[in-house]
Amino acid sequence: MPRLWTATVEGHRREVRDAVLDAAAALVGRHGLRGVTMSRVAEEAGIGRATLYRYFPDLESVLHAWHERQVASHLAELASLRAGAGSAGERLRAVLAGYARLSRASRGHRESELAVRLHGGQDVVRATGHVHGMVAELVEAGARSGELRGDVPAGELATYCLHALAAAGDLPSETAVHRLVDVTLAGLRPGT
Amino acid sequence: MPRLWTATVEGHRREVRDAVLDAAAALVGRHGLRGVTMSRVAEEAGIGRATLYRYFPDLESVLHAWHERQVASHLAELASLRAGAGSAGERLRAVLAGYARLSRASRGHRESELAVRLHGGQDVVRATGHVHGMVAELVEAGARSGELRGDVPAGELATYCLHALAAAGDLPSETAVHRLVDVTLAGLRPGT
DNA sequence: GCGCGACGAGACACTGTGTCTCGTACGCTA
DNA sequence: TAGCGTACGAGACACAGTGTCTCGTCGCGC
Repeated sequence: MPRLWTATVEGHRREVRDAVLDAAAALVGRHGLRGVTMSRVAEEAGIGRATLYRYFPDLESVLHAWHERQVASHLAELASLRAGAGSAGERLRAVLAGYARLSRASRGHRESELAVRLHGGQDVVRATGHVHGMVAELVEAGARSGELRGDVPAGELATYCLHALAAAGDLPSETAVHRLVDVTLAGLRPGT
Repeated sequence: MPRLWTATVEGHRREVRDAVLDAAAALVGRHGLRGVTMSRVAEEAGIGRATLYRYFPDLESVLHAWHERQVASHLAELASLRAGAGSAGERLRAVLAGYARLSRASRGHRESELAVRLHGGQDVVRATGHVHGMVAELVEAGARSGELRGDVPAGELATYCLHALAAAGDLPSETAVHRLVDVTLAGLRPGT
């Protein structure tokens, strides 16, 4: 049984795959979601339409794969922030600030984000669930040390954090985002 | 020039229009967004396809109109809460609690919500902008009276509130939603 | 009752989908 | 370097849904 997937061929396939994802993202940004079709993606990526179908079964899969590529890098970045030094509260602030920055940076892709969320569903939930778990752990630790409130389940507080910080996408300046992180954290402090 | 739009004919048109919107909402809920087509909407509403095109130019318009109908009733409800008695802070709590409850109640329609947001764009922004203004006013008043923090622009705080309360859609119980409102409001209180 | 206009049904051209076949070009192996 | 195998591009195909149009029918309003 001859080895078909030699390094070179596989490398080629990765290049094509990346070109497809880039093409899809570019088309969404340029023509909006309605303007993206399998035909145009193939054309933009410089491959035949039939070839595109050998890589992805439908448009949803293309957008989904693109989204996964985005999320992977974001997750890695947040994980490194979580692993930093300091108390649970300090590391939580770092992670939340990072999440807010990422939310704001990718607000241009919000349209595609929504599109993926609409149909992709499952894996998106898994990815955001990963971030949610990360935040919930830090909140739990902060509550145990008394830095944060303990009268509300950590999971609920994590949900609150992620939604509140999504507001970063609507804010005009980075200083406003900084204030948003402060306000959000204020909601986590122990009551009077 | 004969009057064509007599009361009866106009009434009929409203009935048909409502039936179309109901049909669209039902189809989205039943088959998901991908399963909704102009053909199916017409069939579900019990009218001819060509007739449907006399009411709405495309599917986007149908979903958009449905969304507007929803938002109108929500806005009215929130406005009545704002007009209630009590201090700015108390009325703010009432409005935010109402918003959270509405967010949670319509989480089943979140898919359609996203769909409308994807393409409708303009009017959705206007509607949410209306709510945003309502909240911002109350926050501003609360800041003047010293009930709420004044170190962050009221508009930013309103943005924070609306996003944070959207988390209500992900919470399992009404008591959890109540806690969410408390946490969100905690973020608005004056700093130590 | 009669007329105007809305209606349902169906035909039509068009776009995009997903599958298939064919001949070609290129990388891998001998 | 020669061949073999595989992925590729191009194009044909049936199928879905769209948006427009026509035609015959039905019913409200004068």
